[in-house]
Amino acid sequence: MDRLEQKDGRGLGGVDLAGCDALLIAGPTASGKSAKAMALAKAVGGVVINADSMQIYDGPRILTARPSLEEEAEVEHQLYGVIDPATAFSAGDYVRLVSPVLEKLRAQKRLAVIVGGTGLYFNALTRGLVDMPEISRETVARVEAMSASGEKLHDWLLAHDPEMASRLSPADTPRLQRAVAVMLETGRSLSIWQDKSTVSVLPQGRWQGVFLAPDRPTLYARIDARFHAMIAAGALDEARTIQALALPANRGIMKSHGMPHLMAYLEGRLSLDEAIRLGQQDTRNYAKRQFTWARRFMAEWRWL
RNA sequence: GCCCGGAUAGCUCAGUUGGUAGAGCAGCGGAUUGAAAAUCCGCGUGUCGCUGGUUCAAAUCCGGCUCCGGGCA
Repeated sequence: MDRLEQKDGRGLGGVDLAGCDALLIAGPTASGKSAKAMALAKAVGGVVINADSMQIYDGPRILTARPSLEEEAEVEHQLYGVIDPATAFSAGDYVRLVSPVLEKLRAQKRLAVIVGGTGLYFNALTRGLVDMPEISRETVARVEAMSASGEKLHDWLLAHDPEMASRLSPADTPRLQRAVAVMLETGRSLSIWQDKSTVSVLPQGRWQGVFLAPDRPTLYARIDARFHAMIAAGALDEARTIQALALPANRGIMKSHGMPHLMAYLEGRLSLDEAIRLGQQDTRNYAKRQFTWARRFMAEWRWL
């Protein structure tokens, strides 16, 4: 199955890496990306770089399907477990974090094998993110207060930023909050910022992308089995640890698959079976969305 | 064997006084520019268990049968 691992003179299997600084490996959750990335990096003396919004946290290893300690030691891994779970983290932060790492590898002429499931992070790398100021803590707090007080953010946008109001569904809370925050912070509509051109982190032609696409039934079965394995491996202890931190519900790690349900189980609000079922369900729904993302944004990648 | 409930979409169930059916979940498709493992949008023909009957018209009323619960023997 592993055309990628069959080396030939010019590259790896069907993927020609000549002139490339980076190989991007994406795919739905539980498609075997991490193992493939590691094998490849090992074969060519490259470095595995994380492109996963959950594995970036210094938090639950099992529940986020992060490579094991042994694996991370066997081949150089970067950007795994580097963020405190209590810290808010964004795609912009990811770009700021990954850029110097990629620059250094390029200078060393080592291949960056960037692997993960977060489509937005890949887009940030290959298409770029808008260059715009960060939103201050005060503004974030202000928007959260508006939400908490029951103010309809969509109505607020209708009055102050009709363009974004027209682009967003009144139910799309995270994006509404972002749009309001940008307006408050910069005095300009997010739509104006977003219409500006972006500069990608990875120059065109200097990278190759691979998308692993198992068939749906196989993948779903693997997801279900893996969740059970996670429980057996101690995922509940990890959930307990995160629970003890009493983080706000919108912190990234709080939304890792299974986390809310496992916590509900720990609080006696769900049976373990039910928590597992829901955790599997969330993961399957996510895998489906990853396919949709890939069809749209990774259509030109090599699908395996 | 008798009595009472059930039997409607893959699953859980709604269906008022008869006018051939609709929610949630699943599944599928789409969106996606600093929470992204998040968030949002769209898609519902299915022998209404089977079979007779009443009626212009039956998921709905009546009879019989089958299966599944529960109860009594």
